[in-house]
Amino acid sequence: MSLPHAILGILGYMPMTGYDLKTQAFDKSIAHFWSAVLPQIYRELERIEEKGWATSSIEIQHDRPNRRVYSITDAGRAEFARWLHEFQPPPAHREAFLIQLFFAAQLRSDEIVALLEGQLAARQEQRARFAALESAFDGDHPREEALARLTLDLGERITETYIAWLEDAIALVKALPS
Amino acid sequence: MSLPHAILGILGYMPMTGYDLKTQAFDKSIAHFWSAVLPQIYRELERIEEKGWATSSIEIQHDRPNRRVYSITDAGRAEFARWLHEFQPPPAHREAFLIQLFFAAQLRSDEIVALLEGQLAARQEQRARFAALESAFDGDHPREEALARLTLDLGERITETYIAWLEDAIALVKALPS
DNA sequence: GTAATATATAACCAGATTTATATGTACTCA
DNA sequence: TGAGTACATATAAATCTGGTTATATATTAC
Repeated sequence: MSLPHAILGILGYMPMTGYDLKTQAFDKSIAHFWSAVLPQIYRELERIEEKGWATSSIEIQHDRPNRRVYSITDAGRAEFARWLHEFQPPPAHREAFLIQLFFAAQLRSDEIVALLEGQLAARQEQRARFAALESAFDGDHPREEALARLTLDLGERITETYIAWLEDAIALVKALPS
Repeated sequence: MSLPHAILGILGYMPMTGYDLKTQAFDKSIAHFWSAVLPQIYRELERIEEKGWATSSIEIQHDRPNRRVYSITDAGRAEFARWLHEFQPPPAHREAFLIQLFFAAQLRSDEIVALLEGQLAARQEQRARFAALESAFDGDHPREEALARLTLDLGERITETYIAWLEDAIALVKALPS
């Protein structure tokens, strides 16, 4: 329900191919709150075109395969503007590791600690990835930049919350009577 | 991939019907980290039985419709124990509201603030729901209880993180030049 | 010659959600 | 008394969304 609008949001800035959307937009700026794989993006672009929210044209290239470039239409802009005001309910939290933890009483404490440490390592990597993104701001569009920074900031805060919780959880489980 | 294991985890404590799983387990203790709707649970129970991880039998009732009660098998316990040690990668963060915020530069600041306030209200309700759950601990199984509390605690911390971030974001957007 | 990069798409599968349907009891409101 | 509604219980069908795998072509780099 939101992927088409993420795509419209990007096309609002400039026309793009599916490949560009994936490599330049999804994998770079917005991966931390919405990800999509290539076939998904291409399929969605077809649907967007069917609905008249974008048009596409082939751009001939001689050094590389031809590209199909999508441009947003007025109808697409209108749809996006409408959607921008719609309330989006917070997504359900669904995390397999928490099922494990919830039912981990049958494990020895050191096994539970191992689970927690695996998660801690993953979250620390995530923190490092956020730190690497930090630098990529151009400074030319302060309003856009402030909002982009906000979404990044949330991702970082959540990651820190996980790390602190995992550290506390490890200490707690170590102190648990078996 | 995890729903069957959540079900096995519950059946490990006692035999249950699909309806019980939904109303007693999913909607109560574990809704804050894994949710499922009724048809999904019934379908999954069929698959679990096909794989030999549980058996079912009809329990005749006279005041209400008959119930199909599922019991975990040794193979089911073995599968669950095996799965308990498997690393579960953190799920991708996918939140429609963050797409809105990221692309909200075209909105007036007061419109952005309205979006943020909608999310704030939703997260405050979530906090209230967590507070209501707090009390439901029996105290008979300290190990199980400690782990259940841990999962609840994470949910609460994440909710607080959102609330603090939303409050900061509102202040920031209000101060933004248009 | 092999790998990597750029580009596009088809086919399929898995998981989650919505909607509908069925049946029996109990309760409520007019 | 009868009509509607809620609760307990189970399942089917359809749909949507996301993800995996494979395939195809062209160029450049190693």
